[in-house]
Amino acid sequence: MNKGNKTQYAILGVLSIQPMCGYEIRKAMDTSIKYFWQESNGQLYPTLANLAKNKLVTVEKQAIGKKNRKVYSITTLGKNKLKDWLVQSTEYYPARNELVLKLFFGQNVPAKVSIKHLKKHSERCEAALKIYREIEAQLVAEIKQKIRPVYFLLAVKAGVKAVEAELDWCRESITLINKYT
Amino acid sequence: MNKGNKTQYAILGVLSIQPMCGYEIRKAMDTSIKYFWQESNGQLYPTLANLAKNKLVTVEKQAIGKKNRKVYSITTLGKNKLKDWLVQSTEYYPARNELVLKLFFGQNVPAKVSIKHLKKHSERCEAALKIYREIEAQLVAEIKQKIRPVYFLLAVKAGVKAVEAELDWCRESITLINKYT
DNA sequence: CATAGCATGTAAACAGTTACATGATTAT
DNA sequence: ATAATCATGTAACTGTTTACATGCTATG
Repeated sequence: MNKGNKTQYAILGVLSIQPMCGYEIRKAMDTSIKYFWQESNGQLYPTLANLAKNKLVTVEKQAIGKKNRKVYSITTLGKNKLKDWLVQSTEYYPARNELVLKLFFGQNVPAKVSIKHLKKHSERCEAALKIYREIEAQLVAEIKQKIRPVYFLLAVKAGVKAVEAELDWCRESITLINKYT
Repeated sequence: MNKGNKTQYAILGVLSIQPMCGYEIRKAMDTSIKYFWQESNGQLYPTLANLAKNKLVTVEKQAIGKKNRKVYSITTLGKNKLKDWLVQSTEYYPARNELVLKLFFGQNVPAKVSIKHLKKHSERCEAALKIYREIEAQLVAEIKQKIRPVYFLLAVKAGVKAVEAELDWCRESITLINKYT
């Protein structure tokens, strides 16, 4: 009961920003949040229905022509549930990392294989960093003008720092492999 | 077919170091590998049985008194399967991060809540860093004496770099919250 | 003699993705 | 016309954890 079903909190959190329909929640998650949280449709819609059943959100059906949207709004009950989760401290599980796992077993393949993985990962990190930096600059400007709360920036900065560290690690690792194989 | 069932590769990888029984694989995973890869018993034993069925490992039953161990060894077929996976490039999925998700929704709770989370996370990172640094020092010494291949060090360094970056992020984030709330 | 560690495993529940199904609307 | 986007959802599958079940052996 303490864990699991974090999907509901991710949804409640998104709805705490503004009321949205399922599709919009999906989009919101596929843009900003996707760098640190992902949900699939197969999770989203059933969870949304469940939240409504438990009165944590309300549903308002909007019919534009024959197009049917369901706009979800967070209720007071939902906000309290979200807050309860927000104040709870998180547990720290180091995440699975397939690249590190592969490198760990690197003695089974030629050194160039591991170096290739590291170079490819560097490229991915550079690309991600570029995107993060753009979002970061945008957010900094908006925070200074008091349009945005600072919290979105923290999330982006987490990405920036993580990717910078990975780039650093890739460079060092290539040097180490070249030195010790 | 391209993805999934990475458990088998983690096991094959561990067995590429030396033959072990299930319990020892478990222990090996619960020590070194756990920082970037975790497996539970519910995954380990059925996968091990499956690897044996597919001739990727062999089983040798050792009876010490009434205590029964099954010692698993990787076969040539298993080594090839492992190598095939090792040379394949990994996909880059940013991992889920509950702490960042919580901070992202920080405007729903007082600033001190988010700061508390960040301080607690700093402490966890400091503790992890201490452990990583000890392992790192040990490995560096062993690599210089050519006892160990360099690849274990890379994995530890990934942890060191990641945790250092998180510490940095925690410090900056606290400053930002204090400044902009 | 009790507890921790060695040793193997299973069943049920839960988490999560993928692929599919359906249909309207807008832009090219 | 047709492709992209809006919009909602389900079913089947896979992955993963948790909790349990069993029993031996060494140590304090």
